[in-house]
Amino acid sequence: MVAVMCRRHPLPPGAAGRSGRPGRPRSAAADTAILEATRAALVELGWSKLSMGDVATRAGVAKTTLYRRWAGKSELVVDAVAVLFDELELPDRGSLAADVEGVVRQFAALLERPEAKTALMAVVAESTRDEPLRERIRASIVDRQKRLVVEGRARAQARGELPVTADDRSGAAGAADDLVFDVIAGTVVHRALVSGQPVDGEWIRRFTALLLGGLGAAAHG
Amino acid sequence: MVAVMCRRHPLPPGAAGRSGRPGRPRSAAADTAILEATRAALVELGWSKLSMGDVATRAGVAKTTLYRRWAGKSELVVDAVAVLFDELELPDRGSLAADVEGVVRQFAALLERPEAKTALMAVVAESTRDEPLRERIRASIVDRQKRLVVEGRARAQARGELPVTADDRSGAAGAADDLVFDVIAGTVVHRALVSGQPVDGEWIRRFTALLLGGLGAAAHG
DNA sequence: GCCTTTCGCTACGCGTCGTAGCGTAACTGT
DNA sequence: ACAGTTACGCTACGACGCGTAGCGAAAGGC
Repeated sequence: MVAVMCRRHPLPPGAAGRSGRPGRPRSAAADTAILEATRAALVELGWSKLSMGDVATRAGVAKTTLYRRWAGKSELVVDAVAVLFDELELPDRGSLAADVEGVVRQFAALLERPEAKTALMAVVAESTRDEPLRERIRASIVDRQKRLVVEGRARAQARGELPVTADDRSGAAGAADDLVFDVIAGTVVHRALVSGQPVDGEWIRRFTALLLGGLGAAAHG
Repeated sequence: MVAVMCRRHPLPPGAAGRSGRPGRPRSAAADTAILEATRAALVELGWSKLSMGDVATRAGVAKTTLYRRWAGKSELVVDAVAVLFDELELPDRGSLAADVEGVVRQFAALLERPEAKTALMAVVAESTRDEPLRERIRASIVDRQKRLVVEGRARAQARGELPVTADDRSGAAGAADDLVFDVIAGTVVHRALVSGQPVDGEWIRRFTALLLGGLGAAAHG
């Protein structure tokens, strides 16, 4: 909730959620109602037919209140769906292969939810011409999930499944983690939303085998 | 050009480009002018601010003519950018690694063009709620590029870099090719448009090494 | 009680959408 | 040459979403 406040529209950057400010405080209830209404509207209407006025009506809020907090549709939707991606987790399943398969399965399930897939692709499309929006997406959605890769690698190294390289010790393993992250997220998104084919157990096993084979080969050579 | 005709809006499906039809034929010049105007508008305005009326004006065509041929913005843009993706090719560079690096480099260069990236993401987002549109995208853009994977694999097998499996001989290698296609296309798109980081030589080498390591491990195990 | 900020509400100008109607142009068959 | 058919340019239209302005009322700090 605190993190959400600093993503708002005007609100002089210095004094955000502080309660020492004079005047009527912003309604936190309206916040949650608006974001929930946005997700509901995304499910029913999708991105293109979603309108700010409709969201305001669903949330029981005036349209002007929406524009006081968010600059536009893109910013609103980013905040509305960001919480969905934070639900991803990495339970320890005993092996790197099982961990990867588990997180891929979760991500695929998330991408089956209509509000997640229509919103994700739409805001990314919008961000190709809007650098601040791209930064917002990365900060609120994408980069937060890199924790899964970092933790998965650390576990695999602790198990002895992956070697500890000089980069790891010097803290410069970011490039390798970024690559793995792009491979996993990109491949699953492309399979589910572009190719439009099912991300089922059979495919997940094949993909995981390919990825782990690559990581293993990189470790040896 | 013939393939383009069958992607049009009304035009009784049976009698498409045939010249034996009575009445005034559709202007082919208008076709190319409209598609070129669409690409120009995408460069200047991006997807969200592109309007049908603007495209019509740029093309020197009445707005009604646009709607006589395309059902909406999405269908028009798919046709307008499809030709860009057909420019991808796979020159023989002597090794599988060099071939992969070459095609990744080309794809990354294509994704730097504003009309390509804004259009691709936007129509995919739209297609999450429009199954016919998704089919159109696959037929006009995505599936056409799988030829690059098929040809790359065939060359690698001819060089002895990859083994010829039973699936290849029975013609059932589609699943493996589909996986490699999703990995390459998805990863590059995610790197360029979501992570927003450069697809430079260093990254391409790392990614290619990972992928080829995975393919090699799958061959041995 | 005074000040400040937010809230709901109404109303507005603007632009885009997608379609209808009309007269005209282009091409095919007899 | 003539009728039949189809595409074209043009205009006009109702509907809708956008983003903002202005107002009085509500809710907090000092």
